[in-house]
Amino acid sequence: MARVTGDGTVGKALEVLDQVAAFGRPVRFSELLAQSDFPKPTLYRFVQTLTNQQMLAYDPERQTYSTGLRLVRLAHAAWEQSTLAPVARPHIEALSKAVGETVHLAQLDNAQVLYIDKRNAGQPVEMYSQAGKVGPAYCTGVGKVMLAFLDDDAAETVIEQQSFHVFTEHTLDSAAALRAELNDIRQNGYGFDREEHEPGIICVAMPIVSETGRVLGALSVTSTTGRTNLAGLEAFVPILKETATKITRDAQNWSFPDYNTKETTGI
Amino acid sequence: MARVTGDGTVGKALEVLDQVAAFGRPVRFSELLAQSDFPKPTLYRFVQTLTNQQMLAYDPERQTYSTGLRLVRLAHAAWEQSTLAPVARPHIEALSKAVGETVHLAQLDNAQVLYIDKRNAGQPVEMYSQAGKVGPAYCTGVGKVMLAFLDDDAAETVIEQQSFHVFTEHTLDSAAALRAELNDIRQNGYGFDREEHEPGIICVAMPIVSETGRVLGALSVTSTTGRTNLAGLEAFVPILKETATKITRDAQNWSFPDYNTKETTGI
DNA sequence: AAACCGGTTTCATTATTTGAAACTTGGTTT
DNA sequence: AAACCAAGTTTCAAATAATGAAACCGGTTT
Repeated sequence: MARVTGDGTVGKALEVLDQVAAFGRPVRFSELLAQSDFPKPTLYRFVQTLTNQQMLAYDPERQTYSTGLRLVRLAHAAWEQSTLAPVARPHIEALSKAVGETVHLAQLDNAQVLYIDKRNAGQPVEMYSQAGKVGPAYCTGVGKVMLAFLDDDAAETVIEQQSFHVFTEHTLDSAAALRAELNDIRQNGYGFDREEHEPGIICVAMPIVSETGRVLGALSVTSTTGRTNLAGLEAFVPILKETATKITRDAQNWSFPDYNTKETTGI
Repeated sequence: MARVTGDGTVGKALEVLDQVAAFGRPVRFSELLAQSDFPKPTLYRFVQTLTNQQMLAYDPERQTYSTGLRLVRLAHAAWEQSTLAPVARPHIEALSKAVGETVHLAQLDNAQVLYIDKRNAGQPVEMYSQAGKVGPAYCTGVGKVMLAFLDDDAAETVIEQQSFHVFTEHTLDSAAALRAELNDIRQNGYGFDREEHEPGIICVAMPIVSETGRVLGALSVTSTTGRTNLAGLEAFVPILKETATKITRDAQNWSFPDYNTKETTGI
């Protein structure tokens, strides 16, 4: 039942929006049409509507559409309102300054890692991430520590959705391997990325867990194999732990939507 | 004719989305209903749909809605795709490092300034702005320099939409005063914010203009009256100019939608 | 226990969306 | 310059989805 996208007209329009976003570059109408299930006039009207609404932007010169500025405005609201970022910001800043390395803050979004904030310190590691970017959960430090502290059935649901694409020779390539790793992480209280996503990139990650045990997010310190090693990163565990605790404390007052329980109005 | 929001069902749903975003905090259904034109079940279904679509997030515990994570994902695409930010990033970074003050990158979005990027350098000025945040055009450095280099009718259109709310004793409070200021700016090639938006906050701003004369955006160096003064900021003009030129150059290849011509698909 | 309140569902009516086909525009080929 | 083509746009009757008054539910208050 229930195609994921299926909420009437609005759902369809948003599907088109995603499609444009997925291109990652300005795109012509015909390109969209070519890979769309919608008939020409239908797609045409969606694109028109979205453009009117500034959810898309049209470049008349090149006759292309890209995602619109209204999204940037709206996302700012979302970022301030329903992410850990505003609460965590000062702590992340301090952490980044203290360790002199790149710090990431992430949350779980469906089965993916959504990077919520990032601080470049010292010489920046120019890499994939950036606020708003999504990444795989099974092969990133932040992803794994969040999975590790999810309750069992939620974790299982997420694990089943992982692609286990092999990025490097260290990438965990099966649910079994991942489950073993999650056990280790639960044991230690923190986890590593051992060049599992990008060669040469390693990190330590710490979950941010609420007092009731809910996983709020995770943070990590990232570096390169050229600059340090896992043992070196492990030295940051105490300050990471401390930072996570502070964030948890400050998040107490805040209310956050829970992205990882499917419904259940009541306990 | 044509209510601004009026593209059928999709337009109405997005109106609701804006409404939630405008609250700036998690909001109950009844709060939305109280200030909505939509009848109860209609609003209810919109909220449901948007929540299904992750454009809103529902907190079952507190029974509140906030803007959803899907927006953060989408906005990332928008930011990378249809703003100056990716092109400008390295230059802004360098500028910020060179001047040791906070740097802003902004674009015009309708009649408002949309902050696209920001670099805190040295001791950060903790202030309003942040990527995604919007601000008034008539009383910010970046806003004024962009208006100054718009073509006459486009500028006039934008000027008419300014509220001229008085924030400080230095705020320009009329279209006439603004037009005079814009003339000065056109003369000089750059502009200042003389504590017009926030007391104690001053900046120099430089427009980023394409080779064809189109206003792409603006950048600024911000400081406080405690640390420097307008003359001090003026010393940054050469490096600002240089940075703007580099951004223009790099933007050449790029294609950008034009947000300030009111294309109008039709009548 | 009756009235109340926020939230949710029903269902006949209404308005919107839908998409095959036709048309327009601008560029390319014969 | 006529014929052609592809991309984009408009038309309009049929199909569908949105609408909202009213009713319903589960909890709290009077």
